[in-house]
Amino acid sequence: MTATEIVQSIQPLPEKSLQKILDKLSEVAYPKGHHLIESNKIENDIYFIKKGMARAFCYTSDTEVTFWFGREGGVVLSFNSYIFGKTGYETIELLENAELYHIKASELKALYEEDIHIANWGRKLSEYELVKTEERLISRQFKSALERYEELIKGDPELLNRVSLGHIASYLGVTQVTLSRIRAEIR
Amino acid sequence: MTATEIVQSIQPLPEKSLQKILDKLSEVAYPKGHHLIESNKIENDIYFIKKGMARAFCYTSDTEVTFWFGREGGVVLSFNSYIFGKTGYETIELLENAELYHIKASELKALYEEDIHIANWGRKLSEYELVKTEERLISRQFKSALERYEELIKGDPELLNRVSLGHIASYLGVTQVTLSRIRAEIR
DNA sequence: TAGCTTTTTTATCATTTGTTAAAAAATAAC
DNA sequence: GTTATTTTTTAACAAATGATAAAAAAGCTA
Repeated sequence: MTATEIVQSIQPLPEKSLQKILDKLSEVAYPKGHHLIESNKIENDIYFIKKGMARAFCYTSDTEVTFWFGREGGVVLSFNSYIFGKTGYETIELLENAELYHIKASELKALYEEDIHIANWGRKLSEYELVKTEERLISRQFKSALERYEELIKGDPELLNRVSLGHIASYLGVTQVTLSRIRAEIR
Repeated sequence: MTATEIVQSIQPLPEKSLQKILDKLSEVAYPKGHHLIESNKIENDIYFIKKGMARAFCYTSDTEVTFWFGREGGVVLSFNSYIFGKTGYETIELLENAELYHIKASELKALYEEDIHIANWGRKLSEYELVKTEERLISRQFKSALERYEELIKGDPELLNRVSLGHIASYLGVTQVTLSRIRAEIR
């Protein structure tokens, strides 16, 4: 995906406003396993995924818990850093070699203050993330692991080829063994 | 809480911009049990809670699942309606007789287009809701029901006096029987 | 392809949570 | 204050999930 496509997919912008954002974007590439965002740090980096797959996870006392997958067109940032300038709790790791567009949060925020179209674009950005986050919360709260598994795969059938079942099990909130049992039932 | 206090708590606004919002707000009151938001409807209403307690829940095949509690200063709306103009899945019910400030989503959106301060205020509104929603998701995903119970009560100790344990159990994602067992363990 | 590593499945047993029903406690109505 | 009604706790049993370990399958590398 091109930078323009990703930016416009959030909210179409007038040419001048679009250009202001594009001017601040730079293209970067990192290998599989690289951490775009580190937990317990204040992160000023925002990425848009041009190509590749990522996951966000938290460390708990004895394991990691995956709670987000990102793919082409997705936005990578720490909400706590972006919104409050605080340290975040998530680590965001690349699951494939990836190409990304990068912008500094501080630069984006400066644009919010000077351009109403970009301010509303930023509003849309967080609104969409909000709806997606709420959907995940509600799905988690009143659907069975089986239902959530089917929903997840339906939403992105490629996921099975790009992400290990261990990560998917963690995302669904069950052990890998339980996910195997679920998959065995479907067959 | 006054309307000004609630509006400014999201993001301080210049006098003129603040006044534009206040001009659109009206004060309303409804009794305990009233539904502010109805599921499967497109809702154009946004409320700020002046006084009272509310919960959001979804109907499942055989029961209701509570997934949000709101109190003084909280914002009441259907994200799906507000953001996409679609029908929402949640019903929002008053748990006490309540006083609220009301505004139409369409009026607020018109202000977003004409006033950059209000556009950024709207951005902050959804950003805060986003962080709160993500916190709930993460809390749900890697904390035990016991930990979440203690966290919830710590965050709002009054909750125990204002909300039935059945609703709290539903919010935590366990049955009321399990919540009773949890509470018995703490003692 | 053979051999090595990682991922996924299967099996067994222990633990947790759910279900149902009844008792106890707290609230509300008269 | 007494009686209903609702809410909360407790008990007993069933069902689902977790933990551990081993087997099978899939992916990598030379």
